[in-house]
Amino acid sequence: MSSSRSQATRAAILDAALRLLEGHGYHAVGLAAVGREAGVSRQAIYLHFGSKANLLKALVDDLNEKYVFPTFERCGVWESASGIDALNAFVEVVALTTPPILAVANAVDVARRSDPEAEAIWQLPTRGRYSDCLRIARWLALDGALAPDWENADAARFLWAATSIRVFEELTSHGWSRSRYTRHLQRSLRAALTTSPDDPHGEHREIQG
Amino acid sequence: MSSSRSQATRAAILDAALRLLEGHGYHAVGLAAVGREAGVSRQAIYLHFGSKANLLKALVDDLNEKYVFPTFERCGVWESASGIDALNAFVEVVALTTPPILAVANAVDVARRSDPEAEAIWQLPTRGRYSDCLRIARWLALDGALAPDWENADAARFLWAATSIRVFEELTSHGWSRSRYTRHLQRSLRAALTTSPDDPHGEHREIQG
DNA sequence: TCGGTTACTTTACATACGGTCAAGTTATAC
DNA sequence: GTATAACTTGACCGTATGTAAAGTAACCGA
Repeated sequence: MSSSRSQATRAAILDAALRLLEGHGYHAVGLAAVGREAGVSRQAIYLHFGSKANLLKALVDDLNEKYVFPTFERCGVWESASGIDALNAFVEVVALTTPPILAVANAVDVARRSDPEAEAIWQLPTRGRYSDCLRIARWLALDGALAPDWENADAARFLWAATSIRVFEELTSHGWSRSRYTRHLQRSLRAALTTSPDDPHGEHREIQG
Repeated sequence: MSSSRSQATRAAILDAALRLLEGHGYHAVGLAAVGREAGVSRQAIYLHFGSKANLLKALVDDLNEKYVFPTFERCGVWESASGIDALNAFVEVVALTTPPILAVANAVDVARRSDPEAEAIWQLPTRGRYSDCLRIARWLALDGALAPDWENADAARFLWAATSIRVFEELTSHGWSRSRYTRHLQRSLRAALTTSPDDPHGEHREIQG
């Protein structure tokens, strides 16, 4: 068990790194700057995290526990009454959780292009989200709501790409509010994936399996 | 007018840079490596391009003239018989032009997160593609084919995000062939944006306006 | 064929980065 | 009060972009 001093330093470093990453890109933020911002020496970062990639990993884990997992639970995606409801709830989760993790996710995404360690950090949440998408696609198929020309895996992949961090960023960084993102993406995904496209709020239908 | 020797060196550098970028990310490819691969000194690169960002810009221009512009012309997007046809042709263009430019586009996308010069390189083709999308959205509206809950600008932005390089990469790097990308994206965009979603090949309708 | 320009090489240097090491200092816990 | 954990300081390595200066080789026109 580490001391409270150690924990405070660790938190200060994570805070500083997050703040700097939100203002500049991954490669524009050096560990010297992180240390300065945190009021800590550069070496303290290595003592705590070992490497820049590892600091990034710690940030990801931190944000996941703070924002992503709780929101996912709170929105009750898997407690939905139908596949379409689950789809809507899933888009809602993406819209709620993406903003706070956006800077760090972008940092990992940039770093992974030239760093295998960062690629590994990227894969875990990415595969997790695909599993969620596949589960929703199967749910839609089970409901008989999946449009006929979709294989489960293809529908899942499409949903996965549409709910990616990058699409969110591209839409919301050009004037779209979070609610506009949610509304349009929910409706468009219903139109693309299901057989009941012109159904504004997604009529509830019973699960029959 | 520069000599043929100069042009050959320039081409060798561009070739080498493209080859290396296709294998490793932007920050993993140094100019020393590019020079080695091209059979020229590192300084020759600076004499020709001035900086790494400028080399990237030259690569972008090169690929645009070689692949993007000709394909756009050849597919005759703006000679389509209807907005829906134009939409289909546009997706076709994206599917055809993205693969050869993907590595360089990703390099620019990575670099722009920490380099204003790269951001400027990114903006030009990006804004151009948005203009295309807006034109298609207006065409759909003029045809009366745009689904009622879409503003022109919102539909354009949505189409723009859906046809981004990133979405293409995420879909095709997980087993989707180019034709599968084209087919699913055309159909999904018709379903999301237009009032005639279950129309497999996009029935031609006359332009009235 | 000569002379000058252009294209390129070589070497060196400046600054910054991630990462490592060793020695010193401060806080904390027992 | 002392031992130990936490952190600082300063030095060092290799590599990156970018700059500068001097040297060399090819080409081209008179």
